[in-house]
Amino acid sequence: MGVDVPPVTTLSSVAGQMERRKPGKAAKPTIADVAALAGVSVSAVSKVVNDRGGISAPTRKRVLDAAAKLRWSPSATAVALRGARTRAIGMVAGRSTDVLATDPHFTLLISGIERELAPADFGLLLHIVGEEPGAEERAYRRLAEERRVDGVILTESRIGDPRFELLRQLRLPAVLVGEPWREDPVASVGAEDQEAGLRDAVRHLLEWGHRRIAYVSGPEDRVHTVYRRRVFRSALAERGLRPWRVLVSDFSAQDAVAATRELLAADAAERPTAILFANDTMAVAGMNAARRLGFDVPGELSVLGHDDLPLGELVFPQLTTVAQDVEALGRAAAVEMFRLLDLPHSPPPAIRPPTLIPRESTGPVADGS
Amino acid sequence: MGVDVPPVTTLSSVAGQMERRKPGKAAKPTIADVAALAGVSVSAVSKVVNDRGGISAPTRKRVLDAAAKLRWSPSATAVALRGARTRAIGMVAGRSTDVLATDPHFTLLISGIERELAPADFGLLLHIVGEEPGAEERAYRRLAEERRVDGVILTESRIGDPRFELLRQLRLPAVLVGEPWREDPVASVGAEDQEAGLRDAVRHLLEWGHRRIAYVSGPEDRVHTVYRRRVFRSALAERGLRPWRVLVSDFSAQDAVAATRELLAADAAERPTAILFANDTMAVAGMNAARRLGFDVPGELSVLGHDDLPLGELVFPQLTTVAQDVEALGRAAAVEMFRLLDLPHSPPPAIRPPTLIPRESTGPVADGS
DNA sequence: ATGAGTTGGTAAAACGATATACCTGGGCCC
DNA sequence: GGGCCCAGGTATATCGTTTTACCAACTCAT
Repeated sequence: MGVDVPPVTTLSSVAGQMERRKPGKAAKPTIADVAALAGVSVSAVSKVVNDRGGISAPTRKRVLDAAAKLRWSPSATAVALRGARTRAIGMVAGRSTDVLATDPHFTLLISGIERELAPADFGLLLHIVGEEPGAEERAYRRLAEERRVDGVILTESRIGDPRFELLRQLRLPAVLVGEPWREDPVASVGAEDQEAGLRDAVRHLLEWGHRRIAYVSGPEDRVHTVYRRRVFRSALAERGLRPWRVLVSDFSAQDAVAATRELLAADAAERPTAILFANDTMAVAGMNAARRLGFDVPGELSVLGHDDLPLGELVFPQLTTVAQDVEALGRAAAVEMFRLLDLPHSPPPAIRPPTLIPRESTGPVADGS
Repeated sequence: MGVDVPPVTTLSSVAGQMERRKPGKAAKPTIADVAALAGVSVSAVSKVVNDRGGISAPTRKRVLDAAAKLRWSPSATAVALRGARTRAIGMVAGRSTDVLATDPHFTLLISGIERELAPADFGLLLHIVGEEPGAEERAYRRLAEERRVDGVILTESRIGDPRFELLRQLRLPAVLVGEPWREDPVASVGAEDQEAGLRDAVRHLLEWGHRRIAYVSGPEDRVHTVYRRRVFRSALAERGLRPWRVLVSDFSAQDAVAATRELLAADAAERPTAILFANDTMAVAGMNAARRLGFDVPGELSVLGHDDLPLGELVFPQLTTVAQDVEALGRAAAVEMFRLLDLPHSPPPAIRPPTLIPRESTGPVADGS
């Protein structure tokens, strides 16, 4: 209804004209059908659609018209088989459904990647595997052995990440979103000044008089966990301070609640006056845990998140957080992949550095503290 | 590091043995390489990997060993070209990035779909297109014309949805997640008793004495908007009541805030004592809007969401909501797709009906009201 | 008139699998 | 021993493109 397509008979009548198909079995048009309709050879059609020149303008037009009339596009599988190029990029998410559901990071990234992929007529082949060990490796292996994709985009690099070596052996071009660990041999994309957001966040707290600042970090094996802890430390060191406490979490809301309870269980003089969480979901969970314990936010405790999820604006009080330009990261990763594949590509997008978004969950330190 | 793969020389030395390739250009193994290594014909290998019988046990083992040694799997593109089956399912998300970021519905669905797809060695080709008119149609068209997928899974059916007719013309098998509009010709999956959740939600409010219940629904063109409004009405009618007010939204947080403000601007006697929102994100936004206006939740206003996002447990007060079994829906859609494609498939999973999850944002109606 | 270069095209060989049709040697029955 | 069947293969056409090599016809300089 309302979709502008000519009646189906157009297609089948033309196909019938060619009397190549068994009657009744209306098949999709092929390059040969187009060539026949345009009155030229198959290779002439191929030259036209691939802009390879050597075809006169009138012939070219005839071919294009015929293709449009039959609604023909080159079959992706045939092209892939012939050219060793699949026109598809793979992505494997090795995370539990739960984390995926709370954290739209992944979705935003995909959305950015697609922005670049779609105009180039590339597809994104997604695999969500659980966290079982080996599942991720199997997924990459299959992608490579079956030659389903031209390359893969990775996220969440870990320390000593085995994926890079695996992909090198599989000869699958790879682009990492985020910082690789030291000299890990992988192409990667990230903002110019990765550290800006967290550094500003710490300064923001310091300006408000906080001196006992705790950090609830992500899992130890994540590269960004280590980097961010380092930034946290050095930003405090600028004023001659040290982290009050640093706790490790698995990114889950439960861990955030547990960490918050532990931090707030101390005597008033030992209690942190501010907590930075590794992501917004944890920050919100922690903030509510604190309030349930009777602490006012931000009156008695300032809370800071990371990632600027929409969620942060919806809660009360609104969450102070660090915004990352996730969509641009996705686009940059796709562009970098095209570069690796020697394909034409747009200039890499500018990626905004992580930026502090001050909202309501942070405030001046309480008088007595 | 730590990944268990033999050194790369294994592969290239075997390839070299066959002296088929240009030196230096280490190519991926093909079925011919496997056949040569096993000392059989190409077709024998094909018969083994496709379980077509007629091959003795010892030969079969030799072939399997050779394939494992070369780390060979049939090339997906070659199989697709030959067999007209792509082993990939498509999915097109025609939503703004914003909505996608707040609402993990889509992610959960994908995760469920993948659970079925992965064991069958099918891939999921994802396209996120914006909301520009025509973008979605172009995406489906490309998927079909380039023969990239065997079928597509759809969500969010609209009234008079043009996609079904389009896909029929494109001859692309389709499965809809959710209810089709009336007699729309499309296979679909949904829970047995779709209406249970919302009906229970209304009863829950009625039991607590609420009589002025408002509903902030989704966009008018969504099928479930219409169905749910109908359920809302009929659940109230059971007690001889009528909806106090019904507002339409575009699913955005802004709309939720605006609707809440409008509903609460009325005189005390005209104000709703409870608001049902079409999804959790809106419910949270609305709840906080109410609190900023000075209304206690649930003391002066009960708030109900829909979908049971993890978010609902994180906010304060925790959100009463209706849980949907989204992952099972995804799995069911994949199974149904396999059925359409005449492929072996697991039995369709049981889909839990939508269920009321009572939490803190609903309570007894205030005395004065 | 001859040869070289250009233009606009054609024919046919890949690409990597699968499926069909055909072969071969042995066992079995009469 | 001839005919037949069957297990266990093999050879080859096919899927829909792209690309290489080639060719015919025409223009132009010699």
